[in-house]
Amino acid sequence: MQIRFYAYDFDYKIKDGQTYIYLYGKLENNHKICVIQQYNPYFYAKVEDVDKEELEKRLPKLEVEAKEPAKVIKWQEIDKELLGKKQKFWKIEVNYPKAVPLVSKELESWGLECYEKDILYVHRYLRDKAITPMTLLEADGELTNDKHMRVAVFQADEIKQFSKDNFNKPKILAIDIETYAKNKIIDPKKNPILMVALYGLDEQGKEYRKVITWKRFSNKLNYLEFVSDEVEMLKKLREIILDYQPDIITGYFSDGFDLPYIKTRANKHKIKLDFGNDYSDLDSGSGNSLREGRSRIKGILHVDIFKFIRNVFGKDLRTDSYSLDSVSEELLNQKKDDVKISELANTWDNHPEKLDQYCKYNLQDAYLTLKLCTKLLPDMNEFAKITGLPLFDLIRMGFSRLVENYILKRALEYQVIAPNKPKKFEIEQRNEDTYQGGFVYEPTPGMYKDIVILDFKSLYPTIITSHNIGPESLNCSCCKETSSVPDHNEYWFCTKEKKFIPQVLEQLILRRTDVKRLIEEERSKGNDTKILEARSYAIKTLANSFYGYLGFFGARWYCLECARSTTAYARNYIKSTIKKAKNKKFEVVYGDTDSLFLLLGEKHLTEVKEFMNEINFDLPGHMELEYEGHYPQGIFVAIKGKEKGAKKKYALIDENDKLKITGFETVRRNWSKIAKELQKEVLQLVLEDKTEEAIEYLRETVKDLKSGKIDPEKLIIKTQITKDLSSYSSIGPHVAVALRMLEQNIPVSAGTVVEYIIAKGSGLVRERAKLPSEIKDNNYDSDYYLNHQILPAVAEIFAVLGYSEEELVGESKQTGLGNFL
DNA sequence: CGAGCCCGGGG
DNA sequence: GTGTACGGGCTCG
Repeated sequence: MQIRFYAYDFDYKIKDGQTYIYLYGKLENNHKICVIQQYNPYFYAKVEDVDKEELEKRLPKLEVEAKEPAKVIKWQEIDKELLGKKQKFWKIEVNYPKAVPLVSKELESWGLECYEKDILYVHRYLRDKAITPMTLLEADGELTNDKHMRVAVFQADEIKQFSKDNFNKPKILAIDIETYAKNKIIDPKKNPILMVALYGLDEQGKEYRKVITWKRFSNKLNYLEFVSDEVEMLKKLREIILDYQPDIITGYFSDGFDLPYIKTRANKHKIKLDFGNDYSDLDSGSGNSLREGRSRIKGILHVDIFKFIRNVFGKDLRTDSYSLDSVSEELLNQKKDDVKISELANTWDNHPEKLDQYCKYNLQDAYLTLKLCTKLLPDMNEFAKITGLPLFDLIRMGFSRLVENYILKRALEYQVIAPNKPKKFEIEQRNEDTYQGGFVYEPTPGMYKDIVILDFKSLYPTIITSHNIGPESLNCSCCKETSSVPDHNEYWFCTKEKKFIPQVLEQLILRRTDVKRLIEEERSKGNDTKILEARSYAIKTLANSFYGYLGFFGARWYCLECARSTTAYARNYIKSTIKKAKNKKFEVVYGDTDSLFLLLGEKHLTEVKEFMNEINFDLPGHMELEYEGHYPQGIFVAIKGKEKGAKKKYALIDENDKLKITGFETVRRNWSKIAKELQKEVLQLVLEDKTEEAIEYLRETVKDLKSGKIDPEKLIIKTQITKDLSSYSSIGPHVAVALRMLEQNIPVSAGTVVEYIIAKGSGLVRERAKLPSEIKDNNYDSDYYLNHQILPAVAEIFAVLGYSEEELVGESKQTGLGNFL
């Protein structure tokens, strides 16, 4: 029989000594299914200059000792291209995935070169079969009566792509927990989960809302359900998930927090969380370290939407912070509930009647997470289509790995074999390789009006394709002397034949052009272009990452010369464009790699456009200079203590009074609240031409600071203890405070976030670092806060306005403040 | 100045 | 799971 289904989660199992791929998904009628198919893992061995007869004899007898002996099943000779050279390889199939590293290692000890021995089995299968996750597939085979699965199992003889139709109506369940965290100590072994919020969206668009908690209080929340204790709450959670049967479970930082936390609590209470479609447990790695795990439920796609935003999507957001609050504000125009989460533990213990605000807050977080997931699903789907990777994996990857997987997919069509990943010593060598990056035009510190930004559209990708830059075309014998790279006469790239890397990149660029044309078409017909826009975005992002990939030490297709040449060409283009702009009497205030900032001055915008046209006329290939935008005002600051303008550090205000801040680093928790608030406010005021108010604001802040009026809460600096206290060789302020906490019988362990305030006195910072509770009569060190928090946050901004650091600081070291203040 | 350590997201 | 991020800033020594 034949079925069609969308596959969204992948796994493999060994059955009767054979390897099967497991594709979990959904039929078009919304029934869940698991489709399995036998497929052998394999790798390649190079057989040039190898005694093949001898090898023929040895391979069948080979058996590497392991729990399950690793064996070779069959082999086949095949012509492949390795870094531009056609060579003979044997494709060697083995009995199970983990046999690949075992057998290949053995063969390497015989002196053979082995390739593609670390390609994940699932990825290999998907690429070989040209099966795209999240799209409609067709399978021929039979249903089996597998009783070990929660869903129907279909054994396929053949699976193929049916269409590229998206799986766009998945059933999604967002999950968010609130935990008991007194003094900000997050410890899943000790502290219980207090409430769990679930926000679902089914295939018909119907929503589901639920908050479960285990302390009763009177309320009017219709989604709230009480249970007797944490154990019952976890059991209820299990029940709901099994009953709801979502395709996707999503959370915000749920890889690093919610799911491992739930897992740890469940383990403690000996509760099974067998959500998996094969009855397997929620897998949160070892479960102990919350930091960088990944949580998996077999057959349900776990999307930690934070990961996708941090790794991929966030790079194009204005916000510097990837907190749920800032990301939601920017993408959804909605915020988290404004609730003091630090008071939850206290409210739980002493004022349960006030818990309803936390339940609302909890549900709102789940709601925002769900919204982010549905909003970004088209984008994630498009990345899945281009790279062919399972969604689970791709959202957890950085750009380099995404690029590499895209290249690996294309490599199959070109009969190209992947070079091996570098080994440790090779990585070390590569890490020592350096090359010059983009050209940054040093700004003159100052405030500027009417800034126009122009930038080269996809500069690096268009340089790579226009100049055929790649490891296979580097210094070819056929093109010596014909053209060489600017600043690097020792490099040239083939001009006769497009090679693999620039070719697959060019395919991306051409595809994007197609997609963009399609967007215009659909738009003119009044159709929705969301998916096409997501596709265009994914292609652009991937294309832009090729250059970085070529210079990335972990890359299979690493090519230092290529990376060097790409930036060398880029510097050449931007410099000559700046020069031409100056010739046209434009004032250039800044430029970075692919952009130039012009002052409009007395000129009209049409003159800018004319200038762009002239530039574009001379550019090769797909290269193009574009208009990015107009900003009424911007500020460029100087390098600390110098006259020179700092590169990559400026703030602009757009026509809607929205700040675009680059390079100002104050979102971290080891900056005090007072410094963070001050910096943002000062930037905003200054760029709105309210310098007087900005100075006034600073003056007030400093005055309050000096007179001890600042709420010590705003002076708290937070630093985490990350290991056993005795193993610190360098005693920083946070370690010193932690040691004193121990003396006071306050528990401190790895994971504790130490809060401290710097108090008056002398000596090292750590000798004056006090617990907030040790601060009496606001005896904080206002000089420290002035010199290490307040001034560093705003000095460079005021310096631009003519108030140099010396003026600002003045005699502050003795008297606290200069005359100016 | 280099080495060592911590930042992010989450309560 | 055919595994284990990354790049940058601050303080101490």
